[in-house]
Amino acid sequence: MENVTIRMLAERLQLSTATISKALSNSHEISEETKQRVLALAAELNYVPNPYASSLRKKSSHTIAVVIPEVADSFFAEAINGIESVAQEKGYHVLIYLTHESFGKEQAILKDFQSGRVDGVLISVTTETAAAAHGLAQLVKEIPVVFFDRVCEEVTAARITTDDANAAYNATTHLIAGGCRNIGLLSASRHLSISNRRAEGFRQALTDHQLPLTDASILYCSNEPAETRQLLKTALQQNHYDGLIATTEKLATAVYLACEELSLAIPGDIQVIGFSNLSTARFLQPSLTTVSQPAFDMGHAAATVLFKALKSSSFPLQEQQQVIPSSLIIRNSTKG
Amino acid sequence: MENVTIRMLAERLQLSTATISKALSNSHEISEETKQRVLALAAELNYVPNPYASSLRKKSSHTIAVVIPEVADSFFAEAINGIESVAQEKGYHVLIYLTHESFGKEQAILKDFQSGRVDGVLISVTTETAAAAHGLAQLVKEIPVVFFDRVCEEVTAARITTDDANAAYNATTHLIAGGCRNIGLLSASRHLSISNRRAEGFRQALTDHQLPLTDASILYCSNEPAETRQLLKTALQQNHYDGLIATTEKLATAVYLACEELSLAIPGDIQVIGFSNLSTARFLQPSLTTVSQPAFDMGHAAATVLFKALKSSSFPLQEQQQVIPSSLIIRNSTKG
DNA sequence: TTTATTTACTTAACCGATTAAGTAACACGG
DNA sequence: CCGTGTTACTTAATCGGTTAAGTAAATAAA
Repeated sequence: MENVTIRMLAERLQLSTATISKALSNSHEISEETKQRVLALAAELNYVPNPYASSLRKKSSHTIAVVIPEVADSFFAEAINGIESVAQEKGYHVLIYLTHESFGKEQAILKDFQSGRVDGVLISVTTETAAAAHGLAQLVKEIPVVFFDRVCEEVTAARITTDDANAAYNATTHLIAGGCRNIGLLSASRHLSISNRRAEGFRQALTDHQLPLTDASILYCSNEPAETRQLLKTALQQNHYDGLIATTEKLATAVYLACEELSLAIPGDIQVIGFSNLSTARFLQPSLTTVSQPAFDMGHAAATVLFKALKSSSFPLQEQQQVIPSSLIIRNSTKG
Repeated sequence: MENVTIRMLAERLQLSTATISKALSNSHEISEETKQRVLALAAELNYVPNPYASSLRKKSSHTIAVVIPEVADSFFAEAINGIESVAQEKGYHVLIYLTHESFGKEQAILKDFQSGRVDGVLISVTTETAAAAHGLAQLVKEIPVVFFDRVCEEVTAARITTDDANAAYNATTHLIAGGCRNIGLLSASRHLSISNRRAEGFRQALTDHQLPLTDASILYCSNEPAETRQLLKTALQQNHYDGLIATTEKLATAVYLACEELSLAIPGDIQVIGFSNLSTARFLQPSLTTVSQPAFDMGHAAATVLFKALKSSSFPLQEQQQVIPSSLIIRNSTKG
């Protein structure tokens, strides 16, 4: 059985395709009786409109793109949940693109969006994405874009973030209160604005408590788990940290692994805080003190703002800046 | 600046749109020189073809759909990773649909696929999806579909699964070896074939070891966390299990929570095995003995099989059945 | 030299829906 | 009875590529 088209409905009912199209979109130009006949036949033949024909003509795809570094991370997974909940409600389709932290891949993906494939984009950039990311600045001019979590501060665009500096400040203060004097911050990137904000908060807290900031205070990790693991072990052996803040979920797990391998007791030898949304954080050995980001809410907020822009082109999307607070959840990996 | 179209290129170069189109697709009908001129101008003007125009004409979208119950689950997140790795390599786009375990949503999503929106579908059905899922049988006739993990055995289609019965059998045997005599199986669904396979393996293991199967042996849980929690607590208090097998990741976490609330020691009072791909399983308190499914590989295999069918319509997709083994990883939540 | 073939294009139809513009048929006010 | 609206349609153009069919010129074969 061939796909049912509007033309087939038209022939069966001895009407023009225009009439069918208008009847299906409930146009006032069409009589009630005709609408009923069209709807009935459409249901009978199980007519489903071809989305691409409609997209081509209307120049809108009813589709958005989500561009993220990875899915196997509870922050991003929950964020997708938030995004999808809004998209589903609005009847939009969601394309997923994973950059795997590669700036090159990100560029290629974004370039494709100039084709009109999607009506809007939600993005959390890679750890490699440089400040002067030309492709991003370009994209923002062409279609609605909302950055969430990992934003690009140099680009004027809508941004949904958490209070990264504050969160890091509070985490650091908590470690200091627990007796830490030699704290390390594990950062995922030198380029990432959220990494820099977290480093800022960290530095400020050290300063405010008259603790020194050394070269070893901030440790830039790799995207390669194996590399990070080696780096981490070496650093732990050389610097004898008594506190660590892992600024990503993967890094938090890496710390547990490294401590196990080096037989360092948490929180006895070293206290640990992780930026993480792991639902299992409370069941870890020891349970992990976390900075929990409102992942679902951030995804939800980002999508909500995007859809406002899609609905009304006069909506000042680029001015939208939301900061949704994270919370420090104290558990047994710290003594504070 | 308006979107660059093939017609604009044609006008600039004083050629027909047909020539441009053929030049861009490297047709042998076009001279080398003309191809170069077209490519050069396309690059200069940053031409990106409109995917919907091409989809409409070619009746193929270069897009696949992934339909899953949720993303915030490490099995599904890793499976998406596997799928995406293949899709990216082939230059395909990936639409994500979450059913949130609702059969109704699943039906609506699948119906939309009759529109030609996607060239193929990868699906893991909901816990509610009944055997006689009419929409699925219909869909399989219309476009290439591959089931992964949560398959629908009544529908003739490609299937990528794990050896669920075996895995459950081994898990049960492991508990018995550890001294358990009153084991409970936490199941997510009565309809799901993988749940039934796991229950089968469980029953077989009990039988083989002369252990009784009672009404309390298999506990059907809800999709509502709160309900499951209550159900679980009640069951734990009434039945005094000495071993539990949680057949989903969410259920494994729920067990840890319930045991904590009831002050049941794992593995002292009760031993626990979870079907889970949590990277943190080894760091849990106590570390969790898991049946680990090859999530990435399953996603990869499912996508690979799908693309074979997309490439060649003579590929016998419906006959493809792959069983990728799970592994039992023994940790401290069990004594065996 | 004439015919056949190849090369490098162009013309025009097409995919399926949308929509501006046009047109009968009928109603209604003056 | 005539002009003005209104209703309920139809016609045809359009979105941006793709492709079957056609053509003129150059080249090869007979």
